[in-house]
Amino acid sequence: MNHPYHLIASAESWIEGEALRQLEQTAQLPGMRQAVGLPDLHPGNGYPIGAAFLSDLIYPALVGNDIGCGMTLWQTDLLVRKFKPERAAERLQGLEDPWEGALADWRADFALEPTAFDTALGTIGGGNHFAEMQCIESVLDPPALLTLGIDPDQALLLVHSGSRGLGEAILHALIAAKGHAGLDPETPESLDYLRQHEQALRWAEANRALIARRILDALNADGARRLDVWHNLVQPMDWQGERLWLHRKGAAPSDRGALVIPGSRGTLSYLVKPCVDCKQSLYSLAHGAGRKWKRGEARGRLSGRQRPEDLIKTALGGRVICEDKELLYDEAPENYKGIERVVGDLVAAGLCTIIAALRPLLTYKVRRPAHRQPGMRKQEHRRS
DNA sequence: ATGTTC
Repeated sequence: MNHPYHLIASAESWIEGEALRQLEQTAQLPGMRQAVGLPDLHPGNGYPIGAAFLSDLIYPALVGNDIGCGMTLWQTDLLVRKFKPERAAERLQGLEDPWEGALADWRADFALEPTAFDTALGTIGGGNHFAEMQCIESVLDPPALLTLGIDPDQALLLVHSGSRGLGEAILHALIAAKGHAGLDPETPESLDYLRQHEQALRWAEANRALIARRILDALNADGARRLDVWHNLVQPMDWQGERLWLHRKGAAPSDRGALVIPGSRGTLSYLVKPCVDCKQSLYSLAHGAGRKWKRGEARGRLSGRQRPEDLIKTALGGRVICEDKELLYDEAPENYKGIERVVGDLVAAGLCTIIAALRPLLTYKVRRPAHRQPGMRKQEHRRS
Protein backbone atom coordinates (compact mmCIF):
# COMPACT_ATOMS: atom_id res chain seq x y z
CA MET A 1 0.00 0.00 0.00
CA ASN A 2 1.03 3.56 -0.66
CA HIS A 3 0.51 6.18 1.97
CA PRO A 4 0.56 9.81 0.90
CA TYR A 5 3.43 12.07 1.74
CA HIS A 6 4.55 15.41 0.48
CA LEU A 7 7.29 17.95 0.81
CA ILE A 8 6.87 21.63 1.52
CA ALA A 9 9.88 23.18 -0.16
CA SER A 10 10.53 25.31 -3.22
CA ALA A 11 12.62 24.07 -6.15
CA GLU A 12 15.50 26.20 -4.80
CA SER A 13 15.56 24.32 -1.50
CA TRP A 14 18.09 21.54 -1.64
CA ILE A 15 16.88 18.43 0.18
CA GLU A 16 19.20 15.48 0.53
CA GLY A 17 18.11 12.27 -1.25
CA GLU A 18 18.59 10.26 1.91
CA ALA A 19 16.13 12.51 3.75
CA LEU A 20 13.52 11.99 1.03
CA ARG A 21 14.03 8.23 1.16
CA GLN A 22 13.53 8.30 4.92
CA LEU A 23 10.39 10.41 4.51
CA GLU A 24 8.96 8.01 1.95
CA GLN A 25 9.90 4.94 4.01
CA THR A 26 8.45 6.32 7.23
CA ALA A 27 5.27 7.24 5.38
CA GLN A 28 4.83 3.55 4.51
CA LEU A 29 4.81 2.33 8.11
CA PRO A 30 1.61 0.54 9.20
CA GLY A 31 -1.18 2.92 10.13
CA MET A 32 0.38 6.00 8.56
CA ARG A 33 -2.18 8.39 7.08
CA GLN A 34 -0.10 11.36 6.04
CA ALA A 35 3.50 12.51 6.13
CA VAL A 36 4.88 15.98 5.51
CA GLY A 37 8.47 17.03 5.02
CA LEU A 38 9.20 20.64 5.95
CA PRO A 39 11.85 22.76 4.20
CA ASP A 40 14.47 21.95 6.86
CA LEU A 41 14.10 18.21 6.20
CA HIS A 42 17.35 16.29 6.65
CA PRO A 43 18.36 12.70 7.40
CA GLY A 44 18.09 11.41 10.93
CA ASN A 45 18.73 8.14 12.69
CA GLY A 46 16.37 6.03 10.57
CA TYR A 47 13.65 8.67 10.48
CA PRO A 48 13.92 12.09 8.89
CA ILE A 49 14.16 15.26 10.96
CA GLY A 50 11.99 18.22 9.99
CA ALA A 51 8.81 16.25 9.38
CA ALA A 52 5.34 15.54 10.75
CA PHE A 53 3.43 12.25 10.58
CA LEU A 54 -0.23 11.45 11.22
CA SER A 55 -0.95 7.86 12.15
CA ASP A 56 -3.43 5.42 13.70
CA LEU A 57 -0.58 4.05 15.81
CA ILE A 58 1.88 5.60 18.23
CA TYR A 59 5.52 5.37 17.16
CA PRO A 60 7.80 6.21 20.10
CA ALA A 61 10.94 5.62 18.03
CA LEU A 62 9.72 8.23 15.58
CA VAL A 63 9.46 10.86 18.31
CA GLY A 64 13.01 9.83 19.20
CA ASN A 65 15.08 10.08 22.35
CA ASP A 66 14.77 13.79 22.94
CA ILE A 67 11.09 13.83 23.87
CA GLY A 68 9.95 17.40 24.47
CA CYS A 69 12.89 19.08 22.81
CA GLY A 70 11.96 22.60 21.79
CA MET A 71 12.58 26.32 21.96
CA THR A 72 11.77 28.99 24.49
CA LEU A 73 12.11 32.75 24.10
CA TRP A 74 12.55 35.12 27.04
CA GLN A 75 12.41 38.87 27.06
CA THR A 76 15.17 40.14 29.35
CA ASP A 77 15.34 43.51 31.07
CA LEU A 78 18.82 44.11 29.62
CA LEU A 79 19.01 47.03 27.24
CA VAL A 80 20.58 45.97 23.94
CA ARG A 81 22.66 49.15 23.74
CA LYS A 82 24.19 48.38 27.14
CA PHE A 83 24.72 44.66 26.59
CA LYS A 84 28.41 43.71 26.45
CA PRO A 85 28.84 40.18 25.03
CA GLU A 86 32.41 39.77 26.32
CA ARG A 87 31.49 40.76 29.85
CA ALA A 88 28.40 38.55 29.76
CA ALA A 89 30.52 35.65 28.50
CA GLU A 90 32.79 35.94 31.52
CA ARG A 91 29.79 35.67 33.83
CA LEU A 92 28.42 32.51 32.25
CA GLN A 93 30.21 29.81 34.21
CA GLY A 94 29.22 26.49 35.70
CA LEU A 95 26.04 26.04 33.66
CA GLU A 96 26.91 22.36 33.12
CA ASP A 97 26.96 21.70 36.86
CA PRO A 98 23.82 20.70 38.77
CA TRP A 99 21.73 23.70 39.74
CA GLU A 100 22.13 24.61 43.38
CA GLY A 101 18.71 26.15 43.88
CA ALA A 102 15.51 24.66 45.30
CA LEU A 103 14.83 21.81 42.90
CA ALA A 104 11.68 20.67 44.73
CA ASP A 105 10.04 24.07 44.22
CA TRP A 106 11.01 24.08 40.57
CA ARG A 107 9.55 20.61 40.08
CA ALA A 108 6.33 21.67 41.78
CA ASP A 109 5.93 24.62 39.41
CA PHE A 110 5.92 22.21 36.47
CA ALA A 111 4.08 19.32 38.19
CA LEU A 112 7.12 17.05 37.88
CA GLU A 113 7.72 13.80 39.71
CA PRO A 114 11.32 13.40 40.87
CA THR A 115 13.43 11.43 38.38
CA ALA A 116 16.91 9.94 38.35
CA PHE A 117 17.94 12.68 35.91
CA ASP A 118 17.10 15.77 37.92
CA THR A 119 20.72 16.78 38.48
CA ALA A 120 20.64 17.60 34.75
CA LEU A 121 17.64 19.92 35.15
CA GLY A 122 18.74 23.36 33.99
CA THR A 123 21.56 22.11 31.74
CA ILE A 124 21.69 22.71 28.00
CA GLY A 125 23.19 19.42 26.79
CA GLY A 126 25.05 18.82 23.52
CA GLY A 127 24.43 18.51 19.81
CA ASN A 128 22.49 21.43 18.39
CA HIS A 129 21.27 22.64 21.78
CA PHE A 130 22.22 26.16 22.81
CA ALA A 131 21.25 29.29 24.69
CA GLU A 132 21.61 32.57 22.81
CA MET A 133 21.35 36.22 23.69
CA GLN A 134 19.83 38.10 20.77
CA CYS A 135 18.64 41.50 19.71
CA ILE A 136 15.95 42.50 17.27
CA GLU A 137 17.43 43.19 13.86
CA SER A 138 14.24 44.30 12.12
CA VAL A 139 10.52 44.30 12.75
CA LEU A 140 8.09 43.43 9.98
CA ASP A 141 4.94 43.18 12.09
CA PRO A 142 5.06 45.74 14.94
CA PRO A 143 1.54 45.00 16.25
CA ALA A 144 2.32 41.29 16.57
CA LEU A 145 5.53 42.10 18.45
CA LEU A 146 3.59 44.36 20.80
CA THR A 147 0.98 41.65 21.37
CA LEU A 148 3.76 39.27 22.37
CA GLY A 149 5.02 41.80 24.89
CA ILE A 150 8.43 42.18 23.30
CA ASP A 151 10.27 45.49 23.55
CA PRO A 152 12.75 45.93 20.67
CA ASP A 153 15.17 47.81 22.94
CA GLN A 154 15.66 44.84 25.25
CA ALA A 155 17.78 41.75 24.67
CA LEU A 156 16.13 38.39 24.11
CA LEU A 157 17.23 34.98 25.33
CA LEU A 158 16.49 31.98 23.11
CA VAL A 159 16.99 28.49 24.54
CA HIS A 160 16.98 25.22 22.60
CA SER A 161 17.09 22.10 24.76
CA GLY A 162 15.11 19.02 25.67
CA SER A 163 14.63 16.25 28.20
CA ARG A 164 18.32 15.20 28.42
CA GLY A 165 18.77 11.71 29.89
CA LEU A 166 15.12 11.33 30.85
CA GLY A 167 13.70 11.13 27.31
CA GLU A 168 16.59 8.89 26.31
CA ALA A 169 15.82 6.47 29.16
CA ILE A 170 12.10 6.41 28.31
CA LEU A 171 12.77 5.58 24.67
CA HIS A 172 15.50 3.09 25.50
CA ALA A 173 13.23 1.08 27.80
CA LEU A 174 10.39 1.18 25.29
CA ILE A 175 12.57 -0.03 22.43
CA ALA A 176 13.98 -2.81 24.62
CA ALA A 177 10.42 -4.03 25.19
CA LYS A 178 8.68 -3.31 21.88
CA GLY A 179 11.32 -2.46 19.29
CA HIS A 180 10.36 0.14 16.70
CA ALA A 181 6.84 -1.20 16.20
CA GLY A 182 3.85 1.11 16.20
CA LEU A 183 1.75 0.80 19.36
CA ASP A 184 -2.01 0.43 19.48
CA PRO A 185 -3.06 3.57 21.41
CA GLU A 186 -5.45 1.65 23.66
CA THR A 187 -2.93 -0.81 25.06
CA PRO A 188 -1.34 -0.54 28.55
CA GLU A 189 2.13 -0.07 27.07
CA SER A 190 0.86 2.88 25.02
CA LEU A 191 -0.77 4.47 28.02
CA ASP A 192 2.40 3.92 30.01
CA TYR A 193 4.51 5.49 27.26
CA LEU A 194 2.14 8.45 26.95
CA ARG A 195 2.29 9.04 30.69
CA GLN A 196 6.10 9.06 30.64
CA HIS A 197 6.11 11.15 27.45
CA GLU A 198 3.89 13.71 29.18
CA GLN A 199 6.38 13.90 32.07
CA ALA A 200 9.25 14.31 29.62
CA LEU A 201 7.43 17.18 27.86
CA ARG A 202 7.03 19.03 31.14
CA TRP A 203 10.58 18.15 32.24
CA ALA A 204 11.94 19.56 28.97
CA GLU A 205 9.86 22.72 29.36
CA ALA A 206 11.04 23.09 32.97
CA ASN A 207 14.60 22.50 31.80
CA ARG A 208 14.42 25.35 29.28
CA ALA A 209 12.89 27.65 31.87
CA LEU A 210 15.60 26.80 34.39
CA ILE A 211 18.37 27.29 31.83
CA ALA A 212 16.92 30.75 31.16
CA ARG A 213 16.66 31.45 34.88
CA ARG A 214 20.27 30.42 35.52
CA ILE A 215 21.55 32.59 32.66
CA LEU A 216 19.49 35.59 33.79
CA ASP A 217 20.77 35.12 37.35
CA ALA A 218 24.36 34.94 36.11
CA LEU A 219 23.85 38.19 34.20
CA ASN A 220 22.14 39.91 37.15
CA ALA A 221 19.12 40.32 34.96
CA ASP A 222 15.45 39.55 35.07
CA GLY A 223 13.17 38.33 32.36
CA ALA A 224 9.83 36.89 31.38
CA ARG A 225 8.96 33.97 29.16
CA ARG A 226 7.30 34.93 25.90
CA LEU A 227 6.88 31.51 24.30
CA ASP A 228 7.80 27.87 24.68
CA VAL A 229 7.18 25.22 22.02
CA TRP A 230 7.97 21.54 21.67
CA HIS A 231 9.20 20.23 18.33
CA ASN A 232 9.62 16.53 19.25
CA LEU A 233 6.42 14.90 20.47
CA VAL A 234 3.35 12.82 19.68
CA GLN A 235 -0.16 14.06 20.45
CA PRO A 236 -3.73 13.02 19.71
CA MET A 237 -5.44 14.96 16.96
CA ASP A 238 -9.03 14.98 15.78
CA TRP A 239 -8.82 14.54 12.05
CA GLN A 240 -11.98 14.41 9.95
CA GLY A 241 -13.94 12.77 12.75
CA GLU A 242 -11.22 10.35 13.79
CA ARG A 243 -8.77 10.41 16.66
CA LEU A 244 -5.31 10.05 15.15
CA TRP A 245 -1.79 10.61 16.43
CA LEU A 246 0.35 13.47 15.22
CA HIS A 247 4.10 12.91 15.49
CA ARG A 248 6.36 15.92 15.21
CA LYS A 249 9.98 15.00 14.56
CA GLY A 250 11.87 18.27 14.48
CA ALA A 251 8.71 20.10 13.50
CA ALA A 252 7.38 23.16 15.29
CA PRO A 253 3.66 23.52 16.03
CA SER A 254 1.57 26.00 14.04
CA ASP A 255 -1.21 25.90 16.62
CA ARG A 256 0.52 27.27 19.73
CA GLY A 257 1.05 30.88 18.81
CA ALA A 258 4.19 32.68 17.68
CA LEU A 259 7.51 30.88 17.64
CA VAL A 260 11.15 31.32 16.73
CA ILE A 261 12.68 29.45 13.81
CA PRO A 262 16.39 29.61 14.60
CA GLY A 263 19.05 29.94 11.95
CA SER A 264 22.57 29.02 12.90
CA ARG A 265 24.64 31.06 15.36
CA GLY A 266 26.09 32.89 12.36
CA THR A 267 22.79 33.97 10.85
CA LEU A 268 19.58 35.68 11.83
CA SER A 269 16.71 33.76 13.41
CA TYR A 270 13.06 34.50 12.67
CA LEU A 271 10.16 35.17 14.99
CA VAL A 272 7.11 34.08 13.02
CA LYS A 273 3.34 34.04 13.33
CA PRO A 274 1.80 30.80 12.05
CA CYS A 275 -1.18 31.17 9.71
CA VAL A 276 -4.52 29.83 10.87
CA ASP A 277 -4.95 27.08 8.29
CA CYS A 278 -1.86 24.90 8.30
CA LYS A 279 -3.70 21.67 7.62
CA GLN A 280 -1.50 20.99 4.57
CA SER A 281 1.58 20.81 6.82
CA LEU A 282 -0.17 18.84 9.60
CA TYR A 283 -0.20 22.06 11.65
CA SER A 284 3.57 22.12 11.67
CA LEU A 285 6.40 24.43 10.65
CA ALA A 286 10.15 24.02 10.17
CA HIS A 287 12.03 23.92 13.46
CA GLY A 288 15.27 25.47 12.23
CA ALA A 289 17.58 25.82 9.26
CA GLY A 290 18.23 22.08 8.99
CA ARG A 291 21.62 20.43 8.79
CA LYS A 292 23.40 20.46 5.44
CA TRP A 293 26.37 18.39 6.65
CA LYS A 294 26.21 15.32 8.83
CA ARG A 295 27.62 15.45 12.32
CA GLY A 296 31.36 14.73 12.28
CA GLU A 297 31.91 16.06 8.74
CA ALA A 298 32.57 19.67 9.61
CA ARG A 299 36.00 19.36 11.17
CA GLY A 300 37.46 17.78 8.05
CA ARG A 301 35.80 20.35 5.80
CA LEU A 302 36.57 23.43 7.85
CA SER A 303 39.75 22.86 9.81
CA GLY A 304 41.99 23.83 6.87
CA ARG A 305 40.28 27.21 6.58
CA GLN A 306 39.12 28.00 10.08
CA ARG A 307 40.89 27.61 13.39
CA PRO A 308 38.98 27.24 16.66
CA GLU A 309 39.88 30.89 17.41
CA ASP A 310 38.09 31.91 14.22
CA LEU A 311 34.96 29.97 15.10
CA ILE A 312 34.25 31.76 18.37
CA LYS A 313 33.35 34.88 16.38
CA THR A 314 30.67 34.75 13.71
CA ALA A 315 30.03 36.64 10.48
CA LEU A 316 27.33 38.73 12.18
CA GLY A 317 29.72 39.69 14.96
CA GLY A 318 28.31 37.31 17.56
CA ARG A 319 30.46 35.70 20.24
CA VAL A 320 30.41 31.92 20.78
CA ILE A 321 31.19 30.00 23.97
CA CYS A 322 32.05 26.43 23.04
CA GLU A 323 35.03 24.78 24.67
CA ASP A 324 34.42 21.37 23.06
CA LYS A 325 36.41 21.48 19.81
CA GLU A 326 34.45 18.80 17.99
CA LEU A 327 31.19 20.54 18.84
CA LEU A 328 32.63 23.90 17.84
CA TYR A 329 33.13 22.59 14.30
CA ASP A 330 30.00 20.44 14.19
CA GLU A 331 27.76 23.38 14.97
CA ALA A 332 29.59 25.98 12.88
CA PRO A 333 27.22 27.96 10.63
CA GLU A 334 28.54 26.15 7.54
CA ASN A 335 26.83 22.96 8.74
CA TYR A 336 23.42 24.50 8.20
CA LYS A 337 21.25 25.40 5.26
CA GLY A 338 20.22 29.01 4.73
CA ILE A 339 17.50 30.04 7.14
CA GLU A 340 16.13 32.69 4.74
CA ARG A 341 15.30 29.98 2.18
CA VAL A 342 13.62 27.80 4.82
CA VAL A 343 11.50 30.62 6.23
CA GLY A 344 10.87 31.94 2.71
CA ASP A 345 9.47 28.55 1.68
CA LEU A 346 7.11 28.53 4.67
CA VAL A 347 5.89 32.04 3.89
CA ALA A 348 5.47 31.17 0.20
CA ALA A 349 3.42 28.10 1.17
CA GLY A 350 1.10 30.35 3.21
CA LEU A 351 2.07 28.75 6.52
CA CYS A 352 3.43 31.74 8.45
CA THR A 353 4.35 35.40 8.32
CA ILE A 354 7.46 37.04 9.74
CA ILE A 355 7.12 39.18 12.84
CA ALA A 356 10.80 40.05 13.34
CA ALA A 357 14.34 39.00 12.54
CA LEU A 358 16.63 38.31 15.50
CA ARG A 359 20.40 38.79 15.55
CA PRO A 360 22.68 36.62 17.69
CA LEU A 361 24.87 38.48 20.22
CA LEU A 362 26.26 35.66 22.35
CA THR A 363 25.77 31.91 21.81
CA TYR A 364 26.43 29.58 24.71
CA LYS A 365 27.10 25.91 23.89
CA VAL A 366 29.33 24.37 26.56
CA ARG A 367 32.21 25.41 28.79
CA ARG A 368 34.15 22.17 28.65
CA PRO A 369 33.42 18.61 27.49
CA ALA A 370 31.54 16.87 30.28
CA HIS A 371 33.29 13.53 29.61
CA ARG A 372 36.78 14.97 29.88
CA GLN A 373 37.94 15.71 33.39
CA PRO A 374 40.55 18.43 33.98
CA GLY A 375 44.02 17.03 33.39
CA MET A 376 42.86 14.29 31.02
CA ARG A 377 44.04 15.19 27.55
CA LYS A 378 43.94 11.83 25.82
CA GLN A 379 41.96 13.00 22.77
CA GLU A 380 44.00 16.12 22.19
CA HIS A 381 45.95 14.71 19.21
CA ARG A 382 43.30 12.57 17.60
CA ARG A 383 42.96 13.24 13.86
CA SER A 384 39.66 13.67 12.02
C1' DA B 1 20.07 13.43 20.81
C1' DT B 2 22.46 10.63 25.15
C1' DG B 3 25.60 11.01 33.13
C1' DT B 4 28.23 9.93 25.21
C1' DT B 5 32.56 5.34 23.83
C1' DC B 6 34.13 -1.21 25.43
